[in-house]
Amino acid sequence: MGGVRTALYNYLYAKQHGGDFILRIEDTDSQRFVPGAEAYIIEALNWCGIVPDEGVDESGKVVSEPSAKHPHAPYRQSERRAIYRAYAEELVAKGWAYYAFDSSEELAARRAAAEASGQTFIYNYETRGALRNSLTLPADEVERLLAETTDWTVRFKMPEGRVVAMDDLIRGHVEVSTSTLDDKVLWKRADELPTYHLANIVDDHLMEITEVIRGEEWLPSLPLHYLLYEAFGWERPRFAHLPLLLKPVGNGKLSKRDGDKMGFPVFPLNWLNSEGETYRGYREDGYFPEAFVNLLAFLGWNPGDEREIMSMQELINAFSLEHVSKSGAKFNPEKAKWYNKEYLRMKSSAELAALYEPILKAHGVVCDRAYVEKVIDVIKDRATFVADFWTAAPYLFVAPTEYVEKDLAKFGTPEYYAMALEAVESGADLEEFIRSREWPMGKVMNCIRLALTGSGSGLGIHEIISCIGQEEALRRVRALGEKIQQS
RNA sequence: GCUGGGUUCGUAUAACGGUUAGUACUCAAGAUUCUCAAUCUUGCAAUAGGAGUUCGAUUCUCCUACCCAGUACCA
Repeated sequence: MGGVRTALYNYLYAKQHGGDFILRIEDTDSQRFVPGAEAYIIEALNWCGIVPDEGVDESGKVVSEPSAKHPHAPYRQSERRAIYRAYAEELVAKGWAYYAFDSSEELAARRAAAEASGQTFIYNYETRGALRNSLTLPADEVERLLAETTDWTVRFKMPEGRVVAMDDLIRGHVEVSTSTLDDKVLWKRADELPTYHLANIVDDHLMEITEVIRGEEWLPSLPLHYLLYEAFGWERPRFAHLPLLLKPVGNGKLSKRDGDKMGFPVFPLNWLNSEGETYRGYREDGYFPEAFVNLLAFLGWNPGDEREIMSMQELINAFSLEHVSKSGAKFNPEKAKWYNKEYLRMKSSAELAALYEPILKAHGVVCDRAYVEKVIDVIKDRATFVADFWTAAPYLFVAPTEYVEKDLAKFGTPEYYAMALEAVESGADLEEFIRSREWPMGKVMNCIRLALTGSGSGLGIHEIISCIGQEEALRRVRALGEKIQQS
């Protein structure tokens, strides 16, 4: 959800300003490669109607070869390996970075040692002079290690005592002292891949990105990114850091497991992870993509007026970073359902019938489209999802086979039954008929409802009979009679 | 711990120095009805605390509290 919302805001911003929305796959962590994730992202965006202008071709594949429509290809960072090394070397040559030969084990040991004495180990201006890198080792030794070993990295040489003044489109002016920052790894010899920081800056520059709208978790690394643009001498894009999506109850950000615990999806589409666990998706849960997009847009943003139901086009027109809130938004599953209900109501019966038919088929019901539409007209207002059409009133398609015991005891008495039968047999207006006889309206009507639906609550009698017909209604009433006689 | 960010009804938010602090979801009550929903009406409910600036602070400044993020050869 969080990822889709970020993509949505980027998309809305781009479209509003006549820009292009580019999809780039940031897969520089070979350890964390997840099969199927890329196709999933594209399918999910596509379902939401967030279609990239660049990066993905008509068949839904990430583009690898540059073309007129996709001039910045390849769009997968793992296919851009060759690009990054030169930029990393450029930074070393300019004195903004250096080679580091400390092994992960060595660094882990230092962190552990520092932690044991209640301190935190930071690779920075204070410690790099005592570590194994091109700043401390003799030149010939550096040359040798560079040539003969493969586990070295290029680290950013974070300056000491500088204040980086930044502007965020959502948070305003932010200042950070570089002395609190560390020497981040930019490039790894082991897999010849950059880390996020280098790859992101290089690609944003190469792909002519003008606005970076991303999650708040990136705010702490914004100074590094500013410095990286400065080091390269590139014009930097504008930045906006979005508030996080929080758990509906308790503290903390929304996590994958919260959905299962609290009964709502956190994924746009069903997701099956490598451990074989399935996470529910909004699509499979029956949400309309328009509703999903709408509710996502309002998680941390509002149009400044009192509109709440907005189409993608309306969102594009109204979106503004100034109206994005600074604080995290607790997700409210109830409101999410409300959105879907609103969208369901706006849809035509024909449209809904097409969506309902597969469900009917699964229940073994075969009937014509006109009847399905008629039924939908009657039950539309009591549904949140298309699937509710069935659970709300299966009796519009199949006769009840059993009766709710409590209601049977209350309304299924021989006395009320006799009245119900007479009323329905008359074929006259039921209310008028019952009133003219001065019979108890509620009891007799509920007895009829019991016969028709199997329970004492549900749709109006008129509505039910207008669907199933007088003949079927009479048949069901007589079936109830048999049931009463048996017991 | 350190660094940064945040804090208006239960939730999402409006009010960008002057309002009886608005709206939506949820919840409650009433109306309606053959029941249940739906619908309509009404109601409950908030500026974290403390200093300051100001004629006047939800809004600006500072302090405290709490929440969140970052602190990886992850993104």
